Amino acid sequence: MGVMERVAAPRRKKAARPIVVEAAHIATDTLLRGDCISEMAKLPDNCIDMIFADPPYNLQLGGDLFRPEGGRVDAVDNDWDKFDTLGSYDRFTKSWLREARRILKPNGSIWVIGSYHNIFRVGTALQDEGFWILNDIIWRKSNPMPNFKGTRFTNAHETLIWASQGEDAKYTFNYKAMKTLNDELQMRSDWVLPICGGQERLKRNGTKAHPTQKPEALLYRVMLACTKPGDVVLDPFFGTGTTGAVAKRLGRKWIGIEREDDYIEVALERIEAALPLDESALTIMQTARQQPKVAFGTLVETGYLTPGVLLRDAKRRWQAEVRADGSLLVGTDTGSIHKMGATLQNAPSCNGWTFWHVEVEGKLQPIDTLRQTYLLANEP
Amino acid sequence: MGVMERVAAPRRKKAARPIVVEAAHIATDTLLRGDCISEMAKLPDNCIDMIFADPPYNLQLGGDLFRPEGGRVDAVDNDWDKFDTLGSYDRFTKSWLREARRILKPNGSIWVIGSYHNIFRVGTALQDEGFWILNDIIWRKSNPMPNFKGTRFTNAHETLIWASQGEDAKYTFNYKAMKTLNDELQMRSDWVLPICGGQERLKRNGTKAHPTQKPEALLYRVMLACTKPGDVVLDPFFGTGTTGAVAKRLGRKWIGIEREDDYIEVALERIEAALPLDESALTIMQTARQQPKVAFGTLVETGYLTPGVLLRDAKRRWQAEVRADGSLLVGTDTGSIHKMGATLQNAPSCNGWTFWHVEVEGKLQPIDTLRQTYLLANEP
DNA sequence: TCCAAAACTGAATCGCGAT
DNA sequence: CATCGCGATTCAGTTTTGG
Repeated sequence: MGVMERVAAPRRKKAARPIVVEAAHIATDTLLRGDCISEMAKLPDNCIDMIFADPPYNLQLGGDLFRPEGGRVDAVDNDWDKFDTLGSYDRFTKSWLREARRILKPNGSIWVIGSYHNIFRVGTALQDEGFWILNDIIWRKSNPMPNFKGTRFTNAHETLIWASQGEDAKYTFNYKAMKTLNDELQMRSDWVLPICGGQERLKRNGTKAHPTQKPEALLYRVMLACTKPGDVVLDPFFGTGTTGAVAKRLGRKWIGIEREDDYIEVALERIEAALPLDESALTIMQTARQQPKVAFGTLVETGYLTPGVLLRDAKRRWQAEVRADGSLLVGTDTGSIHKMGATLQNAPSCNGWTFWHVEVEGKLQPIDTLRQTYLLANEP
Repeated sequence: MGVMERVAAPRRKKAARPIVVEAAHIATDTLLRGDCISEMAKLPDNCIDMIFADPPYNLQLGGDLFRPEGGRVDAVDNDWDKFDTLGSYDRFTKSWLREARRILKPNGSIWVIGSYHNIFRVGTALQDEGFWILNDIIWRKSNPMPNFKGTRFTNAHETLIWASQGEDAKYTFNYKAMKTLNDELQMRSDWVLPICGGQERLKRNGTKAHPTQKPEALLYRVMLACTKPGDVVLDPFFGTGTTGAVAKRLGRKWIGIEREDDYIEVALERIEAALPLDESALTIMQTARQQPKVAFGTLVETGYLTPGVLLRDAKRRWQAEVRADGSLLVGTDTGSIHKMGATLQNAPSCNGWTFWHVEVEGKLQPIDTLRQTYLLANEP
């Protein structure tokens, strides 16, 4: 099998799934003790909304099962050892990604974090398995460990990959919440966050409980961006349970998989102590897309606008008359608020809600404010 | 052939090389016209000190993309960026990397730049061919193009991989120069630099000469870090010759390979005109752009403020609840700290950092002090 | 000539639901 | 599955235009 076949891995097409996917009932807010691949294998198809994975880079932690049977070569030969290592790591990665893909809902998404040691293997495997990369995100550490020897650049970041089930798959992205979190600017692909230390860093007998504990702030942003309250989040490499703790805090359900008893003990204790936020604090800014739609005609029907009223653009270059059916009349031409705005500007499209204005006490006000007023008055 | 064989590509062992490598005499400061693989094939073994490569990214763009105000994005739609499958892109990548590895000196190093579309394929291929990754470097763009549709995170960075010939290979790294360039702090793996625009951006007949011209500041830092004066730098995807121009300015020799006549013409003219750097240009290249400020949401994510906490103004006239996304809730109205402060005071604008306070031991403290605390704890 | 406002630009995998 | 209509969506910076 060559490169072509490798890339031709079975790809999940939207149409190949049932239109209505009934989520199987699964136990949530629970930790599964065992190997991530065999534990994922026990879960039904399409039951997870988001996966967050922090896989090991070191094959001693996860790869023994994947070493070729009897293929042990001369240990003196470094090249063969490397060959063994990269190949094993790739097979390990593909195996757990394949299970992850099966249990992830069609509109779910996956996050994987890694460093330059493994992230290129992971990214390639994600693409080969049919996942569709949406962004790569750089976690820029504000206080990284210096490079003591001075032989390279200070390794001051880690990379996360965010991917959907496929090119045409939908996915959850709370755009407005991210924009709000970033002082009203679009959230970028580089995130500046401190490493996990101080009180947050879990200790056991005075030493770090886990070598690569991730900061809760990182999971907080991931989960706030890509899940809704009540969603099920799976972490197949649970470690000390940062994913579980943040999920509980943010009102998401969680499933963790971990096989080291020491980590499990610390994780359960930690999550037990985590305090969930109350509902009003969990509410996030919604995009206009997520709000109920109001047709322009509704404003006319309900008397917010009277047929015959004149609308104007912001610069008073054009005017249009509102008709009883919610269409606009410009000269002899008629159409929707959007179509007429586009036609007049000779543009491919136009948002009529912000283009057209109505005169109130001598001042022009976009008709979108009328819609907001209507929504406020008519929403539960 | 599976993953195992794929990884077993012929690899060059250090011991298989002569201890003393006599550099073959090659023509430098020259542009080779043609395909990068066949032109590299004409060069002798072990003749290049550093390779900088900016290969096609294999973007897979859909139809036209329009900006909110109506303009059309001038996308990369060149034939040189089109590949049929991931498999054919991988084969192309491995082919040019194999030649690159052959002509690179044992103690040379290679840089490759890419985005999430291709960089994981490139990184995997580098490792499979036997290169040893030293760092991945993040070019954080200070002025990236926004995500116009609000569907993902703003794609605000590109990734560079820096690799040596192997785990035990030596390589050039001018540690002190990098530290000096970075105000006596170790140079980190994330570099903030603006994209190439303004006067630097080369034009032909009023339009950009190349769709993906790289900024000279990026090459300046790469070359200053990893080459010595007189070293030979090869760029197999020369484009409009940024690598050549910077090499000339820094007293390095250069070889470029390019097959498009239009680019060649522009590149030669540009390099001809390139002068040794003057002080002002040096300052621009060395000065890191101002880091982004701390967003209010970051304080929420990192636990400096908990969602649900109440903020008050200095005179306790109003109060607001902090929500999970860093927005404030006052009555039924929501918005950023600045917007809500302005709304309540009926003012055109408001500095939320000084307007809002949090109660600590019975006393009100402006939230700006929390920001100061955060900065003190997390500055690099 | 100068200043302010408007227009333009950058490696982009950029909507969604009804018919 | 393609087509169509509704209507949501942008940041930092440079260059051009207009007064």
